[in-house]
Amino acid sequence: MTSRDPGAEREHTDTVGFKRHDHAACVQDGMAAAEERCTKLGLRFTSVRRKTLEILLQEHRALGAYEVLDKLRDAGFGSQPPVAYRALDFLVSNGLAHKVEKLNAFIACTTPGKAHVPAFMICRSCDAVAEAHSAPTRGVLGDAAKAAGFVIERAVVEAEGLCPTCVDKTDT
Amino acid sequence: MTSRDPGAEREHTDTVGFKRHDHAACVQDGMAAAEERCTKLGLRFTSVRRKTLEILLQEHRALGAYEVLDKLRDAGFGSQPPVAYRALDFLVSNGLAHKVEKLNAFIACTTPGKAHVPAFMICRSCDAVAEAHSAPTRGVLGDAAKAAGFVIERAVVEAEGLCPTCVDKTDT
DNA sequence: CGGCTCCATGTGATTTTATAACATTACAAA
DNA sequence: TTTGTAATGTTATAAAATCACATGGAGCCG
Repeated sequence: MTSRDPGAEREHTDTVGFKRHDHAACVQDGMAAAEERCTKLGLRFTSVRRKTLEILLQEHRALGAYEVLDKLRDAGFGSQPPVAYRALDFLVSNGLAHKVEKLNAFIACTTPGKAHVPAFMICRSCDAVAEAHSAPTRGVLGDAAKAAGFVIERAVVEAEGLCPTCVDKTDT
Repeated sequence: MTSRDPGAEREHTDTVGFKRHDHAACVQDGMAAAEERCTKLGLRFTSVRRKTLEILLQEHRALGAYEVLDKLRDAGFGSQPPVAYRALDFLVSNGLAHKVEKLNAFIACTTPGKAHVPAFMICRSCDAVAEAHSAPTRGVLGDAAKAAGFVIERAVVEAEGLCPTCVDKTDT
């Protein structure tokens, strides 16, 4: 558990709604979950990988690979693209982060450990991204796939629009 | 109506299942629908745009912008990237084509005219892409968005897997 | 310990995808 | 015909991603 400091709260939002929350705890919990998962699976959670996840966890928005790379360089790691891409690939492959295709950018997974099909809600105004879960094998797409005889292995579900905060700003 | 020549059939597949079909008719019908739509909306369906759509309609798979550009150049149009990107933007903006984010590539719309959220089924083995329709405001994602207060404006739904033809090849 | 192997990291160069900026041309309305 | 706007063309550059190859470090085997 983390000591919750109200003064440290950010305006960031989380899947569990685009709500205010204790972001420091959010980062720490994310790192802890990742540690645990890597240990369990026998994965090497090296320092670049660790730092990369930490960078992603810092914000609830998707970061481009080069944005991540900049921060990695600042932290003393290599400065060439593969450094970032490899770490990101590791995180994505092992369910610790996702790629948001629409943005060509990456974001930490909010529920590592559980197999899931992430569904993102991307705010076009403030760039906040929240992760929900989808079930592409059900619903309209699932039916279409079944009818066509298509076997779904992976899926990308991304919605673009306005988060609650930005809707309010606009409506008013 | 087009004269249907059985001998001209290809192994291409269509949304309406990944099925064999009269592809020549498929292209012609697509062009005709586009003409009609542009006339109705007062859009300028110029020759680059026309040719670009024709190129996309040729295949039921997504083509990269540079692939399209090559074909445009061969057809006597400009050879610089903006030529292709602008024509593609026009088609996408006006519902005549879609961008497949997962592939950074473009594909002709199979149901222009109807407002819809396309849902793609991408075969990882033969690259065929079929378009179905989704309803992101319903189902799990819709519920999550509603609960979070997120307003969905656009959505990307893309499933990757194996088309019926490739499933058969594999199973056997 | 020494050596081996495997994977991770670092770096330079390159490829692929996409846009910026600006000149020129075609079109359509006044 | 003039005039404004939209479309096209070209050069240049930016942004995203990968290739190829050298180096380094952790774990294992003897």
